[in-house]
Amino acid sequence: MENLEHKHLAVLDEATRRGEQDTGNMRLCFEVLALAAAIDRSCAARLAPYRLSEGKFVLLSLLRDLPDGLAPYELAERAGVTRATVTGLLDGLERDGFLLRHGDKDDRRKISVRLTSMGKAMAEDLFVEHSQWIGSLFAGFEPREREVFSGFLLRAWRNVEMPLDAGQATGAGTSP
Amino acid sequence: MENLEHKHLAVLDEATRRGEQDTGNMRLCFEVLALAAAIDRSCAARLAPYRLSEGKFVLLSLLRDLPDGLAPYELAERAGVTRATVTGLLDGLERDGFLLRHGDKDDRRKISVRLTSMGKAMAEDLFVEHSQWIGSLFAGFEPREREVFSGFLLRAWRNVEMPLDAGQATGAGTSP
DNA sequence: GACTCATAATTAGGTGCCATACTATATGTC
DNA sequence: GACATATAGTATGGCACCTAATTATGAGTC
Repeated sequence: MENLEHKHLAVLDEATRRGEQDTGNMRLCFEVLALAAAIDRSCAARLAPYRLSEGKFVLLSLLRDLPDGLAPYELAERAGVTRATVTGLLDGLERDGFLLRHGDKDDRRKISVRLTSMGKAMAEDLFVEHSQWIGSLFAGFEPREREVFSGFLLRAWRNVEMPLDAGQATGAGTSP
Repeated sequence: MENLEHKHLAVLDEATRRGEQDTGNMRLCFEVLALAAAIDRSCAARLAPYRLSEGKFVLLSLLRDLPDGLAPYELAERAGVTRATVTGLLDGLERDGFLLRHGDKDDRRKISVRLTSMGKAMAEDLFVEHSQWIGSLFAGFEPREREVFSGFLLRAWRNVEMPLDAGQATGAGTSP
């Protein structure tokens, strides 16, 4: 019960109270969400002292080892966010001295984002540290267990991304 | 590779490129995060037509079957968010006609939040539909598989919430 | 060169979360 | 009654995401 979020407990309690079937499935779903939320909170706590969010960290990672930098639209594509979001993140990273925007010599619409020395050092140190931390979250799993776990995640992911037709456990087969 | 987010792919590629051990653990972590993100997006898509977010839906769920309503601080506790957050969510829900704020007859600091008829109908319909949808995400899992899956999630959750001391795969044992 | 269409980056406004501070009120003590 | 402390709800500002619109520029056609 410890690895559930308050809000999910409330929903789960209510489903249980009304004699809902399949609270086991709901609970499993909430456990996945609770784990992801816990990872996000821990990640934020680890990055906060460096004045970084996960989104900013991703941009720093993308810019490492690229002396010519990247354009904001390329950063947006690789990070999977909109160009508007990248503009905001770059504002903060530039303000804090991690990178600079440079005009493109051929195309005045374009800019090239490059890390500063401080940005490079930060990106390097944090990449190593962050990677190790991420890896540590799943320490203690045997290769076979990881394989089974990953298979479960993929199956669930497919249920989310590609819900089946009427043969599924939903009522009216509603879609987004 | 399909059930990973762009940003995680970038980090994973980089870790692979530099001959990192344990990319299997990182990948597993990113798969959990990708599944949670997919669930969140699908949830948002399902609630959007009703002008609801997940946070608002949780408040509606909490207020169901409570003719006397709840105070905002109680909603905050049960939903696991701050009172400031609840104020904002209630603003939107009141604006859209789902609920009303009522002054407390004894304590002028307090208000009691109660659903309107429309809010009650919405909460009832959505609760059933949403519960079924959540349950459907883990359809097809045998009880034994769910048990194993849940065990994996709990183990990983413990790694996040209660990291071990030096015997862990992290470098300098940094803490938040 | 004028015009149309496309692209790059930014701006504006919205949302949901947060922390902090503020205002109003309640409670307890003297 | 004055005062100190605590509580309830809100206001303010920040952040990271979004969509849509705007501005500036580039490319292609005539």
